[in-house]
Amino acid sequence: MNKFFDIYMDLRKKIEHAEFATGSLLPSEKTLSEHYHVSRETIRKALALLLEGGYIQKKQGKGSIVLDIRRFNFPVSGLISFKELQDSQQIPNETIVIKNKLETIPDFLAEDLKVDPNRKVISLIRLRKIAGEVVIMDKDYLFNDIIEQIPSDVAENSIYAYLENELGLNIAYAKKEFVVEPATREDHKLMNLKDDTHVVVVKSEVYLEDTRLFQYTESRHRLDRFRFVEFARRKHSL
Amino acid sequence: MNKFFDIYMDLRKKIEHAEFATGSLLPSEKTLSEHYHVSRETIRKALALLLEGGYIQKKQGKGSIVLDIRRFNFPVSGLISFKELQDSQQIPNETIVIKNKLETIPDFLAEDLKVDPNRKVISLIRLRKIAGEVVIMDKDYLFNDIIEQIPSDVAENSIYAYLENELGLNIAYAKKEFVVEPATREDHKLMNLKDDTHVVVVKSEVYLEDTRLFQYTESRHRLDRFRFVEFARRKHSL
DNA sequence: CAGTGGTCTAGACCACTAT
DNA sequence: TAGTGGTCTAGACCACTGT
Repeated sequence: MNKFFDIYMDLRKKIEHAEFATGSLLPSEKTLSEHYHVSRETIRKALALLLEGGYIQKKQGKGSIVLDIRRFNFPVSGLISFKELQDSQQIPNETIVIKNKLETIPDFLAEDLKVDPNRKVISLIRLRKIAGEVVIMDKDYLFNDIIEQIPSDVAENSIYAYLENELGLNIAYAKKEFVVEPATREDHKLMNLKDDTHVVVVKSEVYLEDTRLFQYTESRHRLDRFRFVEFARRKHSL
Repeated sequence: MNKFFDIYMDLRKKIEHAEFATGSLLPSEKTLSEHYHVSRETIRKALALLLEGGYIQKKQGKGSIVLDIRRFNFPVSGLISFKELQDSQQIPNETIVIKNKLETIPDFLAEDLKVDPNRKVISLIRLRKIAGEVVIMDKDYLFNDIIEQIPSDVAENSIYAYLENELGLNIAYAKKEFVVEPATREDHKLMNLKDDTHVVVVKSEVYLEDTRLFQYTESRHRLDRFRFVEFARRKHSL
């Protein structure tokens, strides 16, 4: 659809397939604009995506240097669901739905999120098995006035795909907070925690395109299986 | 210098000072371009920065909605140093330099980073005190063929400011990895770990604008004081 | 329908890097 | 000095939102 996105995908593919060698320079923006028969600004939009993703580094007066993509293996940042993440990395996984019912939002949560304490939520608890072991417990709260229900086969797979493709809801952005908390009795009961005293908790508030908050999630990870990787750029001048 | 950056800063200030109310719409891009006497594309670059920072949400056909910035208190992501972070949040802090000497790169690190095992590095160990307690230990390795030495007063303050302002080196990007590891004897000796069995470790590979790797850092955090917040956008279509 | 943001263009000038 | 990326413009057309 978009020219710049297609060009981004094409260049990315060529970098991943080593058609453009690590450390070498990409063709100049002028050359690329002639090759793809588009204006230079359109090329620059494609390059901006490569830059953001850690595929290239630009230098004024010099060119666009191809980075070693293997070095940035699994940049697992951004807003992506468990199902999408596992699928993209081709890791065998299984989801067990422990709970899926309608209830009033818990008091602590209504207070934290500053929403009406009488609002109804769909409360989900799902265990994530990787290589046969339960290493993640996800506790989701979805506002019932936005999402009527989650069919159980959806809960076992991708909720995000269901919301986006079936309900036409567009997920836009999230605030994510990473902390370490003492393991609860529930953590010990549902996960194989061994002697661990703590779990890593990723708390997410997820919003739709129209800025409505529709989901709060606590993803509770066993310490030794938690890993988060991100590619970050330095923002000069604030 | 840049028009779009100045406009970004101006709009951001107005959002932070509630001159544009949360939930309301920003003036249209056309209106803004007339107000600032610039082209629409320049306005769009400014808005792209606001979008990335979680200040607004755009909607085609509608406008740019101002988000509740208080809800995204401390988006502590990106590539920022301890000193910059603490200063920006006005938290009283103190750095104690435990080690600052030239040595050959440790074997495990040369292997991980795939660099010559004979290269020399400046090896730093610094303790970070917050509210009187040592809660973070930073272990830095800076390549000596890029950085000759780190004066001790610099190690106590901002290394990044020294590199950028004194040495003229431009820090560009980093790969950051978050994991939880068992606490070492050294962790227990240097930090107030109490009964903790683990620490959160943030491993960073930091690169310059010319794509040279110049720093590897392990930032070791006490579990109960670790917190990482990020604002993430959903990237539709891969 | 008018107004909004999303994409794209062709051209200009500037700042930086090489040689 | 020639070639690169960085910024900016004025205009065009499209897709989407509201009334």
